[in-house]
Order: sequence, then C-alpha cells, then structure tokens
Amino acid sequence: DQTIRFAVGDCSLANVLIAATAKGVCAVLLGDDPDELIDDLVARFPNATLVGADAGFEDTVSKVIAIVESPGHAELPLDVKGTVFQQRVWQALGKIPPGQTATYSEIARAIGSPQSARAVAGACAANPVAVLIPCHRVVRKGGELSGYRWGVDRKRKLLAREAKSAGPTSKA
DNA sequence: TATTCCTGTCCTG
DNA sequence: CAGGACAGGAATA
Repeated sequence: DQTIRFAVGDCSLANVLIAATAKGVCAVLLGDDPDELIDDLVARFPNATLVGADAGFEDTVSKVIAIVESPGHAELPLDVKGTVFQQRVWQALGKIPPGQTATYSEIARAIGSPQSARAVAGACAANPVAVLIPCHRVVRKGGELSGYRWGVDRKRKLLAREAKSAGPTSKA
C-alpha cells in the first residue's frame, strides 16, 4: 500500500493528470475530462491512498507538462511497475530519440523476442506513464498509426510536434 | 487476398 | 483453469 499524490493540469493537447509516489512519477494520464482521468487513476491503483497535490508537487507537475509540450526536454524519476516483459519494452521505448519512431517488431527484436510484436503492443497499451515512456513513438510497420491508448489523433499530434521540434532534417 | 499461427496480458466464464 | 480479445506481423494456401 502506498500514498500517491496527484494533480490535474492541462497542455495544448488535453488535460493531464500527474501522479507520483515518494519514489517518482507513477502515472501520467491524458484525457478531455479531469474526472475521467481521476477515475482512471483510481482504477489503476485501487489499493493506494490518493492525496491532492501538496507544496512542492507543482514543480513535478510543471516538469511533466514541459516534457509533454516539448519531449526530450528532461527526465524525471519514474516509479512504474509491471511484468518483466513490460519493463523490458518500456526500457526499449525510452531509447527512441524524440522525433523518431520505431515499429512494434523492432521493439520486439530489441528485447529479444522477435515474434512478440503483438505482445509488445500490449505492453505499450499497459504503459501508465504517457509521453514520459514514449509509447506514442511506436507505430505499425509501414509507418501507419494503428492505435493509441489515449487516442490515435493525440498520438498523431504528438508525433507531428516532435518531428517538427527535432528538426525537419529528414530528406529536406 | 484470406487464413492461421505466434506472443504476453488481461478479462470473462 | 480454459477461452477469447488486443495498438502486430510473418508465413502459408
């Protein structure tokens, strides 16, 4: 059992809920409705004690939003839990540079299970920390966006913004 | 082109 | 415990 502090802010894409334990950020949720985000948080951490933001948490919130608005800006300590497989996937995702994308099969290969592309997708979907673990940078082979936990449209906008901010050096 | 199998998790019966 | 559903992808008929 643990205590989780949380706060809801907003960015250019949507409302953002940031939640953290004493160890680090444990959830970053995207959505249009703050209440909906809180419901999601409760569902993810049914055994945790949720408390509102206290002094000093604003700093974490602003950092997370800064990363959402401008990926690659900084990193925060994370406190995420999952299966070994999921953690391997998330770690692999973290190696994708801002502005670039990888395919599910590439990630699968990177973690040593070349045939587990579908399982990789499942692990991405289970990612509790939007943007900080860049599951939006994973696309289907061929470059198509197939799906995104927080909306394909949001995924597209995130990628478009990253591509722009990382510099349109590709084939220009 | 349409099936079928593979893979890790989660949800339901 | 068994079966089905997924943000995929490759092989086979």
